[in-house]
Amino acid sequence: MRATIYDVAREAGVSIAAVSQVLNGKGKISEERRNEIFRVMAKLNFQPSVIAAALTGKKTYTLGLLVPDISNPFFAEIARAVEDQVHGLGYSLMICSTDNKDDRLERYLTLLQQKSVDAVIIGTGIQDTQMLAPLLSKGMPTAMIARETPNMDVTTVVANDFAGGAAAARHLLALGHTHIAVVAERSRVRSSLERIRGVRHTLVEAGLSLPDDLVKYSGDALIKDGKYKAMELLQCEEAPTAIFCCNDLLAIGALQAAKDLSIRVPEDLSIVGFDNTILAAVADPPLTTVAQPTDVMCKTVVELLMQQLKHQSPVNRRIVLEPELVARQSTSAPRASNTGHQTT
Amino acid sequence: MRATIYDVAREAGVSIAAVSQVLNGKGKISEERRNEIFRVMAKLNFQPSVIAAALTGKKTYTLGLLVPDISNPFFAEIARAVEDQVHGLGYSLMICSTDNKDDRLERYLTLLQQKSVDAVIIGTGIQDTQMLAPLLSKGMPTAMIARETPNMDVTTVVANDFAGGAAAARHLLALGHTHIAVVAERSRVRSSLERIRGVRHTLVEAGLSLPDDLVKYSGDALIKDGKYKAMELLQCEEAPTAIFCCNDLLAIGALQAAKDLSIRVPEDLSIVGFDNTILAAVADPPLTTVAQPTDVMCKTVVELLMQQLKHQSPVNRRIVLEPELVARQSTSAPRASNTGHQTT
DNA sequence: TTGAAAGCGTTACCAA
DNA sequence: TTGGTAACGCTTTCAA
Repeated sequence: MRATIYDVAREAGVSIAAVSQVLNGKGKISEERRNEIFRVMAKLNFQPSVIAAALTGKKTYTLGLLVPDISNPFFAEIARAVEDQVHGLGYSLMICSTDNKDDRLERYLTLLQQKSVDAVIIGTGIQDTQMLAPLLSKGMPTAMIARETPNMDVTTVVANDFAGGAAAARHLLALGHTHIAVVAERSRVRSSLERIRGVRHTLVEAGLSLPDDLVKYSGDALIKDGKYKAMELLQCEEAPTAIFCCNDLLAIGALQAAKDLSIRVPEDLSIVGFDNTILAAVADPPLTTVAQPTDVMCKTVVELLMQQLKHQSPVNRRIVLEPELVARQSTSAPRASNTGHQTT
Repeated sequence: MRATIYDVAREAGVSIAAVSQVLNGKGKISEERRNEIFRVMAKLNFQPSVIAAALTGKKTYTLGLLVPDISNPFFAEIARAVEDQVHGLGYSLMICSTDNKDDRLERYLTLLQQKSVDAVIIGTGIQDTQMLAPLLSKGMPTAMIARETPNMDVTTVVANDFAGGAAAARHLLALGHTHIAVVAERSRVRSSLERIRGVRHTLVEAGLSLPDDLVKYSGDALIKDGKYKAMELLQCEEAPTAIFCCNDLLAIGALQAAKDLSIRVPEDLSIVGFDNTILAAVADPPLTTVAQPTDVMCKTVVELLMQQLKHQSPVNRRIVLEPELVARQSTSAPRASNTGHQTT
């Protein structure tokens, strides 16, 4: 069994209160007593129980981090950034993959509450506005990152998805594309919707349009679905000369679709991704994509959350950071009068 | 404040013992009382505190998962597989990135103990054999995955790294390569060492050799260092015609090095990775790599650990699964009498 | 400067 | 069947 403060107290011939004080650097304990207690703690390999401390009102030093899928490099990178941000403060992360499913989200949310995490960082979309109510009403410090829920009064740090989509569209427009399609995540993912809105807005401003049948929504298997949806797009009568994908995984799928159909990228088809994950840099050809300032975003949520933990009062700020287009080699000017690549 | 069993008991006009029993489905409670209690729990939105329960000897339903870096797709994929494996059982994962640093490992190990996790899964190398002693001696169920520590009596599930390295070497040999080099992780990473041993063994068996100066060890920035080390290799007098990289990230770096030096892959240089992460499939050209059976591995550790949790006694089995070479397009026969590609 | 004792939210044992 | 109550390991008054 693990040693407790009782063991330490007995061994050191003092009361448990003394041990507790030494542990927390509080109260006044004489030098010698303090040293003696430290000695015994080391000797017994005493590890104070965070559990027991938490029960008395102290923190658990554990944060919940909810993402759609930790194996998606974008979220893995976010997780790492958040981890690095809080590790020095003694916090650990409980990472939960929701698959964008409300039931999984709910399950994890109650689990995290029952496990008394100090705060929750949510990087996954939320459909049901009421989902967070239980958390918030109990005063759980909560913040959203990279995703947001409208009409929810909760601290939020996001990239400007609309602007990101618009930047992608402008890039494509500048290259001369006029026939642009979109592959998005399931239509419930708001950030995807915002990105599409950005694209559409920009196209309309340029006198073009983005008809609904040129927007395809994928399921959960991002790469595979991205490929499948891109195929649909590329095999129709009036195939687009450029596809904007709402994340890098989908873009990778589109890349594969093009390869399978012997459509050259970027000569015959331009593809733009989103997130600027490592995949974008590694893909063939390297993917033009929209980068979110993930490091700043992570740093910011953690700061906001820590404030909230300290002041006990919700901060509820909404911070929007600007994304940036990273041009690589998956985009170029369309070939002259290129109306499509039917591959019967 | 959150509702407690006291609140529920008072509201339902029963004792806390009754509430506790209902909560755990134990003891004998009359139907009506039980239903009434359930009603009150729902009404109060009562969430039992795992913390408090843990203090009385029950489990925390939390597992620690230690990996070198959660943003490395290989480990992110492992994390996801483990998560899926345990989620149904009510467990959450505390994920910790060690960067292969012993001090970070140690820090996290004591943190996890203090937070009373039920078990620890270690997917990161351990240099100091004594590092796990405190854990093990306190009876913490522990298992290693994808990494191992020799002379440590602890449950282990690994891929046969030696065989993996050998498979890579045989593949290269079969293609006709005779001048093969290696880029490895820092020399402290045992699995890397085993893979190299496999390569060397196979080369020697074929009448060739793997001189030490053809084995380069990277630092922590895997891709960048992989690139840098590959450059060193490629720019020397007798550049190799093939490079085996101890993981996909390093291989990606090697790919970049080749690109920078205008060396064509696979025509002028073959590259083999390890892990078969998503990066390998996405790279340009797609990477020939050695796949570990990660899903089976994860499933197995979890089963072993759950046994250990149930029977209270360490299982300490060592399970070795066979890896498999996945041939893609980063390897081919060397060009005839190709002795090197000086790029002075 | 030190110690005794009252919680914190559960569980589990023992009476009733 | 039920309820009272002593743990569990720690923090935090409050006295001494």
